[in-house]
Amino acid sequence: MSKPTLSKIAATLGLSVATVSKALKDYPDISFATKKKVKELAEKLNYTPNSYAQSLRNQESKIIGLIIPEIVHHFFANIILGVVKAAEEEGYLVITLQSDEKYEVEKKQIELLLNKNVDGILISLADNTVDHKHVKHIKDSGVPVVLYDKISKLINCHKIVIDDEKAAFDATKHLFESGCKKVAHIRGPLKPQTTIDRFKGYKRALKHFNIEFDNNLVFETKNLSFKDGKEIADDIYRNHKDIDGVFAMTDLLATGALVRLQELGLSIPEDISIIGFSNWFLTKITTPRLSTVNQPGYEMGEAAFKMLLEEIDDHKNNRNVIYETVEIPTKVIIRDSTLKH
Amino acid sequence: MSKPTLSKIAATLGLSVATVSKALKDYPDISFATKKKVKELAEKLNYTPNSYAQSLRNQESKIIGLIIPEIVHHFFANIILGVVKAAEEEGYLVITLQSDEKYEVEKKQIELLLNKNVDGILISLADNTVDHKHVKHIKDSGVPVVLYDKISKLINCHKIVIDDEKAAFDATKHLFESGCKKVAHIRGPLKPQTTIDRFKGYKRALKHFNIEFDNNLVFETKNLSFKDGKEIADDIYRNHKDIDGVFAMTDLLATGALVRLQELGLSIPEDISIIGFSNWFLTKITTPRLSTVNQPGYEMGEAAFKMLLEEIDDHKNNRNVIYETVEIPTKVIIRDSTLKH
DNA sequence: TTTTTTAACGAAAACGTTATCGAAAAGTTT
DNA sequence: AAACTTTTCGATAACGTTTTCGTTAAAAAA
Repeated sequence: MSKPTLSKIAATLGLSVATVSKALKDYPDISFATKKKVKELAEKLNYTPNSYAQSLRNQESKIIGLIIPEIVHHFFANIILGVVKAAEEEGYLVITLQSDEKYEVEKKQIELLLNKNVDGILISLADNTVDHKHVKHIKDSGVPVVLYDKISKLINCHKIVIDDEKAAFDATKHLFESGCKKVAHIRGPLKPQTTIDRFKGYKRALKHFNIEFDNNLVFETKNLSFKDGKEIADDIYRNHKDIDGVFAMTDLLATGALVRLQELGLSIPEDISIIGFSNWFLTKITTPRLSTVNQPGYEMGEAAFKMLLEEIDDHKNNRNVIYETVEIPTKVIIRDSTLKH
Repeated sequence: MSKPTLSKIAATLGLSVATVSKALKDYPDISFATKKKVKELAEKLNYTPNSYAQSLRNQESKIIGLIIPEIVHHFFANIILGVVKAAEEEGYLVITLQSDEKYEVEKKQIELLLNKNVDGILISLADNTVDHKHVKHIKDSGVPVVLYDKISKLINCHKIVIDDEKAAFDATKHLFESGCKKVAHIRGPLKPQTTIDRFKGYKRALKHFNIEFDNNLVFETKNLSFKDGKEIADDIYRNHKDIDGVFAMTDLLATGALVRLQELGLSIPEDISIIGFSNWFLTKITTPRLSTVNQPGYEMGEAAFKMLLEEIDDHKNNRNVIYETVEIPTKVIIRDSTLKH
């Protein structure tokens, strides 16, 4: 009834626990005959090693922790999937936790994972995270940690990111190249680095086309929400009739603007082109379908796990690691909300 | 440098490991003075118990497994969140795995979780899962298991579901009550029970209003996709001009139909009312906003964990359990794609 | 004083696995 | 026949925690 153990197998076979263990792991100092006996009985009893004992003995759990700002989010769900799949291939399982974009929660989740003695931690920083003691704490505990997406340049560890600045540059460039003359930018609040970098990319694209930067064409929102996108659209319609292109820092903002501008009687992309950011699922079902920048969540998750695994290995063989930052390439996805050229 | 253990604390304090352990757990047979000494040193050294050793000793990991058909899915992401949050409150962490809606993968994921000796498993059956040996196997291993959402009546265990039949009835009823005379149903393939039950609910609503069932008004799709929704809309427009209401078994199908019917020049809800199912995020950003049935993923996840925890407790105290099926209530959400009455 | 109770601690086993180091038996070489 | 290898296995310690059961010493009761 109860789970078979090495000692049970050993007892019924008249062998020692040590021999059974070694037989199952194909140690060279066990004869073929006993290996066969042991393996057959193990098979018959459906033996699987007790993972608690293995963890205790080997000082590793083959479990990693993953902290996500918001699980219910297309991009982050893709991250989870990428991490889980990559981990599974290497025999690791993933404990997922949500930080709610809050520093305090983030801290707590890190403690939970550390207390569970996970082999490593993957984390995307919450928007309102300012100091980095908690991440330091992970490193001080000797647990490998990799930052993905929302990182901090002040933390010395492996990082997986996209080049937000370049991606934004490409998106804005696409608007100009498809004929836009006056391109606005809908951006979010100052906090996450991504906002800043995408804003920078927008400005660099202006410079690239020798167009003077006009701060009146930059609309700042608090929430990156559908509603905020609609409100900005109202503002644009009333006060900036000459705008013929919009680069929104988020697909949701872009969708809000797209819907509202159409309600106001404008044609998209004929009157105004719109491009979003992230390639969320919803971009495929708007009318017209929304052009955007692909933010490869799955690939980022995959890459993040691979880097973490590398560091776990380095850590085990106490090699010292040189931290690197990996950029996952993005791509402008041209659909119907921007003109073709 | 290395992690503090009970024996280290014991050594520096001149006590035994047993005393230290008991002091930290406030055993009554330890004096207040030594308790204080021990706790202060533990605090100072930042002692946390080694979870591997705890698991081995207590035969429990405080980790549960969660198998999801598709992680990147609004409803299931909500399930994850509900489970993770509820688990966290009770000191449990969650390992999430995806079955890809495939029986073979599902089987494999179960084995992975079983080998990890999780304390319990939450699982929503894949669409193409037919036999239930693998779930039996969980029970035979003495591991509590709770089914959620896509369940099987043939398996004897706790279950968390919605009443798909009633929810569909309510949705269809709403269409008739808001003035529709000829209501079509877009349904999926036969496999998951949910499809069948929603279809039943549709038929019961017809009967409720003494309307004869007409199989020509039932449109079956293969994929539950946006594209399929559009194609059905084409069919409706060409061949069934008299249809003035549509109950789609999925928000995505409903959205596809909504978009296509508008492209064909129909007004929604004036010419045709549409109601979907699940209350996905996208229903809030369509034009007009889509009426739907709320499928409470978060609450289901929460409830599923609570049931699992109950069974884990029952199992520990070897009480025998009476399995129950909990229904989480759904609600019709009336937005703009159906007429108000 | 002797006996009994209570308070405070420790020894030891157990959870199941892994890996080192010996040891015995068999085989090989001088 | 003696000396040395090789083969094959087992005893044992270790990972860190928990809990039962003693044991000692002090306090209370006889």
